[in-house]
Amino acid sequence: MGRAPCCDKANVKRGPWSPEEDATLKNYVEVHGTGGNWIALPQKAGLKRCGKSCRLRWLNYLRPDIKHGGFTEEEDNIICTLYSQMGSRWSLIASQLPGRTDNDVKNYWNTKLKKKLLAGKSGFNISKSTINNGCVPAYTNIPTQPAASQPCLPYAETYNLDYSTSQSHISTPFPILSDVGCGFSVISTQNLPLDPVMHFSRPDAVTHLSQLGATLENNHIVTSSREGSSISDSNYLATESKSVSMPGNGYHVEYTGNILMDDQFSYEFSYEFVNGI
DNA sequence: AATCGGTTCAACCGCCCTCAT
DNA sequence: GATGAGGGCGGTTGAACCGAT
Repeated sequence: MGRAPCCDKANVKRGPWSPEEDATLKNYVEVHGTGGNWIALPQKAGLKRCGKSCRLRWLNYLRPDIKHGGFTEEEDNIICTLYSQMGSRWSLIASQLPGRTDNDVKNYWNTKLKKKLLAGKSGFNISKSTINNGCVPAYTNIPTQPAASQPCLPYAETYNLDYSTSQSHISTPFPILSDVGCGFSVISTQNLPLDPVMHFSRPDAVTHLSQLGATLENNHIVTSSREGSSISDSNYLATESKSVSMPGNGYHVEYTGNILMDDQFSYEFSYEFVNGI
């Protein structure tokens, strides 16, 4: 046997909370706490609400440390940085923003921030101040979508990213993956940091260069098969392409690494990887 | 003043993982 | 080990709001 049913769904009130209900819940939690059991709380507090509804109301609205009102530019930067790293993990993103809830962040992203970023990308220019905040890299040369006549080919958009101002860690450079749609490549034009931990939209899949068969030598990302690679151009130390199967994740990474003499590197990932298929 | 379309955001839904039974 | 509720989370909905006409 499991536990008892959480609530009688036929006899609970739904919809917007009244000021009286808010006051009842707030007073009860401030005096008694949640007791670690939201399902039992409404009956104890004298509310005709489902425990889950009480929990949501408390966490998203009634908590004393909730910050109401507009988001600051700094918060914008944090949100877009973290979204670029891990996608729609709203609770994790919200945990980095004191006083903000996952619901707040999610709503803000969906209604304002996404449009703001898309508007910025469409112009191919990000303001200097934004770049200096280390959040959104400077996107240039964004190509158009591939021709309809070649839909079966993996497609890589190219973003030239400028880390020359404030990037001290490589954890922020990636574009908003849900907006990219299918594949991307990244080209860095400065010395790479010593801690090449890379974050993608699926951080559970690839979090370190070693998982792509790459290591760091003298501030250069070097692939494990460097010695066997061909030198295709005087600027290139090595060029290679390889496929990596990610155990347990059921998808496949197409990876191309270029190690350049002037501290540039690039990766290309297939549509399947970027979209987590 | 009325209407309409777009936007916002609180609340709900449904899924997944954990854990008590 | 199996079952099923509790808790947490991301996605979606819809009422309220707002501005344009």
